Amino acid sequence: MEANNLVKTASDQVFVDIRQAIVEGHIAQGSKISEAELAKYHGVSRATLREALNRLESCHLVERKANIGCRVVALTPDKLLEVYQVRTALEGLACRLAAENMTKSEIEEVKKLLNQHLSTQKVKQGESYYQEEGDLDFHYRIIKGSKNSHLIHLLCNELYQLIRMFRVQMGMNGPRVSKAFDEHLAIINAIDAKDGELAELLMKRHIGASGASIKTRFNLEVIAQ
Amino acid sequence: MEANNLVKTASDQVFVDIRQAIVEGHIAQGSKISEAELAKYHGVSRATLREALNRLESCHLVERKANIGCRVVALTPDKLLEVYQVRTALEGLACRLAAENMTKSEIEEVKKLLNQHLSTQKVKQGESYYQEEGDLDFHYRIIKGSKNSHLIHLLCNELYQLIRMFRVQMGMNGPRVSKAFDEHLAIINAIDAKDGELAELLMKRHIGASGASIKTRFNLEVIAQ
DNA sequence: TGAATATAAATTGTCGACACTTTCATCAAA
DNA sequence: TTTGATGAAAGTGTCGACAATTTATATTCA
Repeated sequence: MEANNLVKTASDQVFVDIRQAIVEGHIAQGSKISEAELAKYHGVSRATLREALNRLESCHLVERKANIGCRVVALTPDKLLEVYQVRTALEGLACRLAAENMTKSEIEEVKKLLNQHLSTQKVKQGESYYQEEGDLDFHYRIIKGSKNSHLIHLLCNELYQLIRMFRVQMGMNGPRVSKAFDEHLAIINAIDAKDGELAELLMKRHIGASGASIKTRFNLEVIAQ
Repeated sequence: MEANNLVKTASDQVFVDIRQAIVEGHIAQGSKISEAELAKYHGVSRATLREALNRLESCHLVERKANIGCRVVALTPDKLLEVYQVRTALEGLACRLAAENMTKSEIEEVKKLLNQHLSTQKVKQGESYYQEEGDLDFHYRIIKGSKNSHLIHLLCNELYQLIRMFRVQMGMNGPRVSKAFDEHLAIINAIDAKDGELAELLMKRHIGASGASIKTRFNLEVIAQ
């Protein structure tokens, strides 16, 4: 799904590894990161590790303060709302641009993909892995279909890992999946019809719905504790 | 206007200095950055300079490639369009949120500010410095009025220096200033009326107009060369 | 001449050590 | 006990040197 194959340097590898550890919760939210400790664990020097930490800061997965140190971001309800507001605006834009700039063949590919996901979903029902991958794949293609490289970089490289972190650590899956498929279909149809305004509206609703879904779950868990 | 006073470390200072040099064009667009050379010039080690380069990459002012090096971003017409599309979406969102979240006193402050800018403009007519500063001040206050810290960080820390770079290096000033004042007034009035939808629309138009203004100038210059 | 190859120079990536700041523990005084 | 000062410990910031890669130059062969 994602081209991690462009890992050319040691700090690249460490960056990818720590990013995964944070997204999947193996390094706890809000926990402090010790440079010496992590460097030793990954078998690199502190300079290399700091390079990786800088990139993690660029994707908003950690926060640094001078002379104080580095902490994994904390996923509060407020933060969730903030990130989803930004994501909605940016992916809405991406979707509108996709309606202007996606080629026929690119659109057809997405349609095929949706059908594949549908059949896969029927077979593998209950396994959220495929659903999650399929959803991300769909969104990535729309985003890249915008042909706006700045927007693509912002969403794919700087924001989506944070969104994945929310989804993974809050156990987002299940109930919305079938609805999401229909929404995806409506979006790609709007794009196919070159109706950017509608495509933007549908994407914003789609993201708003999934955001609200996570938020509900989050609030319930907060109350339960 | 901006709180640069939080420069605590050597790399902070180098970051601020190089950022200014890039924004103001003292380091040419698209030019390659030699780590050794720049480190020597600023009187720091390469490690410190690389720290600064990482942050410059976070604000999209330079682009790095592994084992190749670092280049100052090139301001092409395509890039301009891309950045302004993103800016429009994000500041539109900020403006809508500001209509929901700005306090009465914050709104009053902005109104006072606009009047100050107006009188200053009359006195110092022709000097674009005050106009530029005033415009930035207005936008910063609306952005911060959104109370969305993620959005604020994205716009103020990661995008605005790039926008300043466009404006400074393309000599953006003059003709739109008086219009901009009226537009600013309409926006803050919409916010005051808690009309987020209108505020968002007006802000999007306002940015779109200034973007188009720069773009026209850019195209003319390109043709002239 | 021109393309391919090999060697040298320059540049970036990485490392270990030291300097400075923050934090924590200890202790003295009110 | 609480507060504030003092010093040790831990952690981050910075440095210079070495390793690995890329780029430039020189050379050889078709």
